[in-house]
Amino acid sequence: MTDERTANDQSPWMPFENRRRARDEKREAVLRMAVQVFLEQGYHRATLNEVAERLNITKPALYNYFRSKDEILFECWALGQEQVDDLIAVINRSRQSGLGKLRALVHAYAETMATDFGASLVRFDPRDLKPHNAEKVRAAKRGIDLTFRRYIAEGIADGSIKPCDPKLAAFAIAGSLNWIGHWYQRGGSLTPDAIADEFAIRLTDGLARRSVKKASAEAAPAPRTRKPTKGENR
Amino acid sequence: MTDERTANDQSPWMPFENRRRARDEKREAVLRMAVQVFLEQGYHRATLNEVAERLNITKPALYNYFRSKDEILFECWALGQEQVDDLIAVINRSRQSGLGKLRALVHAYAETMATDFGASLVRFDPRDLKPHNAEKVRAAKRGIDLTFRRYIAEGIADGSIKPCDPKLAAFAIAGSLNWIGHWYQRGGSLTPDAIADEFAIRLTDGLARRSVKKASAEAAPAPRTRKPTKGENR
DNA sequence: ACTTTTTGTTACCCGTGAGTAATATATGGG
DNA sequence: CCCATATATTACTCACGGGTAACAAAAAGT
Repeated sequence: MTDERTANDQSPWMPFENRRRARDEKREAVLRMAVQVFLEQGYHRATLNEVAERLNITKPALYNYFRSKDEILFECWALGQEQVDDLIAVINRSRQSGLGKLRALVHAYAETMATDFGASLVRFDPRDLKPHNAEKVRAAKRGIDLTFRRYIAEGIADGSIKPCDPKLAAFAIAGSLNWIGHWYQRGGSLTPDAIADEFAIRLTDGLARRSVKKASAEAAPAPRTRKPTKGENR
Repeated sequence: MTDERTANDQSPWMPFENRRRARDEKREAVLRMAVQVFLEQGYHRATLNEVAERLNITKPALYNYFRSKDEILFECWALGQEQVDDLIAVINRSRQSGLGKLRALVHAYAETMATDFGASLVRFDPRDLKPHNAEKVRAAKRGIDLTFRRYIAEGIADGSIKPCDPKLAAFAIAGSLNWIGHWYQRGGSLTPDAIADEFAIRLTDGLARRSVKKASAEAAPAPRTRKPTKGENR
């Protein structure tokens, strides 16, 4: 009989193996496992005991790296937020029409929603955080919303998007995207990339001056934006 | 000094007044207060003590009407679901194009999302329910999703909607609508009706064969569906 | 008026899981 | 080799809140 729950691939605490790793790597390992458990069971039903067990350690060991459960929750959220911030930064730096930026944002954001840390942005409840951190979350959400609105407004200004209320349009688009975090799960028939492609078109087609079908081969040939894993400035 | 927390308008248990009301009315009063508290604080942070207090009764009294906290949660959900079932039934009965039905659904569903019981459909976590009830929720959600897809498929068949993948289109639209339950709150600048109007257009315009702008005065003059409260046929 | 039933209260139980204290064991430097 | 520090463990505390038991007081039936 194989010993249960022994030696999870992901854990750096392989029972009697190389336990020497940088502190930050372990912290991150905790977060990766925590976000998984939190999403799987919901924050309140999830216990730190289980998070620890899955990492082959015990609960108090977690307190070497984090002060409280809600701090872990916050840091999970923060990692997801960081991804979004990065992706927005890239798009901001790019030179395209408002519509182009909007499409790029939709695509990248949709992909993020299909990751654990991305989903945590919309599936975790800020009310579980200390007021201090809840405020940061609130501000960040506001920032994302404003980004959507800005791209839309830019698009209206430069003529790539037909006039509409940026606020409601942003709500509609962001809502659609955020919801991905609630229904997507690995192993389904849709791949994140396929979802992102479809949404990038469907969600913006109603706004575009020229339908995407007619304007197939456009001037700007790169509507999608890849993560800046490497410092690629073309 | 006015006595604190005395005589909430909504409560049928006015401290020393008419305590005689039908059992079902009281059950419903509990649910109305519960859904409010659950939404306000989140199911896990909310306590039955507080729900009871706000009704001028004590926690054990609730157990005259419900067996457990999660049963209360479920019944809140069920009331919202009932609204949706009704509204779908009305639209099903109507004779319009697929696009017309879809627009009617979007409008009515959006309005529902702006109510407490409506929001509970998307803000409560089925995992808090007994498996028995969680299964009912799962089935109901599936039903709603299929309704969206059916209207879209109908629309494609009758030519009112341009060809697309009904599954993804339904996800996109429903996501947008469901998200309303997360951001809408009474007292904002948007009224539920205004939101519903805007969404009914914005979410379907990308799908329609003819943009709503061009096809303003159409054959079917009633794109919105009112609750059958009054028989108002303009 | 009396009993019975329904509905409410006060006082309690008790499982759970976050967080802590005391202690042990690696790890690494001198 | 020994001490200092970081990291982990075992064994505990303790607040919280769902749920129950025992009892009280209305309502309602007869």
